[in-house]
Amino acid sequence: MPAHAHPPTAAERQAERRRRILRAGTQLACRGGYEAVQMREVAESSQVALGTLYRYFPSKVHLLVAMMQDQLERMHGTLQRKPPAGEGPAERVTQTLMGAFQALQREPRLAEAMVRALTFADRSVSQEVDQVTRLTTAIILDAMGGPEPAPAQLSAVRVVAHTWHSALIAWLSGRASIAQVRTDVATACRLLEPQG
Amino acid sequence: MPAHAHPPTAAERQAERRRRILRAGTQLACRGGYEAVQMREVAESSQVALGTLYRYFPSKVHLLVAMMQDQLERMHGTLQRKPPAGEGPAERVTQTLMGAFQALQREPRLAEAMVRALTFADRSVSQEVDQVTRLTTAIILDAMGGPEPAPAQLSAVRVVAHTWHSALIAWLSGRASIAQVRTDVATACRLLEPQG
DNA sequence: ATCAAGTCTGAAACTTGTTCTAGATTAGCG
DNA sequence: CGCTAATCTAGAACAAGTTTCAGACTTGAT
Repeated sequence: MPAHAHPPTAAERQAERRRRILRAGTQLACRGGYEAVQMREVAESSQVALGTLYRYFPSKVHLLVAMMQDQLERMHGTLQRKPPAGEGPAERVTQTLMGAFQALQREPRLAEAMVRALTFADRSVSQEVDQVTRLTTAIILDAMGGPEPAPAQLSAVRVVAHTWHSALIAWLSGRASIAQVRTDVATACRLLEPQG
Repeated sequence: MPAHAHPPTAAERQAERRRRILRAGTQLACRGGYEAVQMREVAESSQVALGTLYRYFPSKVHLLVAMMQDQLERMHGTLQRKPPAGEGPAERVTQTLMGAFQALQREPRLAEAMVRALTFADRSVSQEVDQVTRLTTAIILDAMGGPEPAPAQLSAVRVVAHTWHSALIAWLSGRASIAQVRTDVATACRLLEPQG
């Protein structure tokens, strides 16, 4: 601990608690996926009372969606530092998404937990889910690299995002192969080409 | 009851029970969506013991996915009797899917319940979910009307299905407008055009 | 007809997400 | 400092999905 350590303020301790909770949730998810993220365990593991956990995240789905936000923000930062090098927008986006896919493959149970929460979320989580959608869109737009996205392009971007999420779920449920995911993502990305 | 009524066989009574359960689940879902389909209520409402309900459908998700299968089969039959009249494959598929969408709009809570179950389903339901996927694919292929689907076309069909499901969820969660759903479905359907 | 196997029922028990309560601790403020 | 409001904790309580169990009823084969 640094020499200039000052007693942490309330806000700092709260931020620290939030981080601990997210980390505990992530660890549990890595081990056993969605069902292994049990609120009592998260609370105990992050050294926080159950009531406090529910003050920070009003439901299990809120927690898991927040975890996904976290991951996406990290990923977005990484991608901005080293943008994809590809021929056209379609290839760059395909590369980016398949890179993200590989990252998720390293912790498939974590991915399963987050994605299932995301699609299971009801209206009470729509704001947070929307934020995830915006992040995904931002990542795709960054990968495209174009100047302004025409409104028609935006629909194509949404189709790509839809496809990515859906293909991810199909893979996580064992209903689609990695090759199929790649094929489908690439197919959807064809819509991003200028003449498309 | 008909004059030639014979005492129903065991198999008939079982089929009857299954129908009663599906109907009860559907009614509850129409009223209050996913959360209103409570297994105890379904059991009581279909005059079946809770244990029996679980013998027929090993989980709530299984039940809801079976309800969706039922709906899709009905829809497929209807569509085969009056196929869509449109210019190209893209337009016909768009028409068909937006027609299905309008049908779902009439019972939005039922749609919400079924679709949420579908995307929340884990590996233990993958067989049933796969059947739903196949039905969706069959509906799209029928609407296209073409002779043989080239393997490249199959990926496009999957992208359309992905987009439809995903857009449906976004609409049900209040995160997308009907216009946006139509736009996105139409965009994805562009991949079905011969030159696409 | 009778026995074994499978099925249905009613009810209790168990699990896990969520809510509630009472008291302790802390933060901000006059 | 001393007060008030907010926060945190421990734990009980509640809700709904799921499992289990004992007993009654069918069914099918011998």
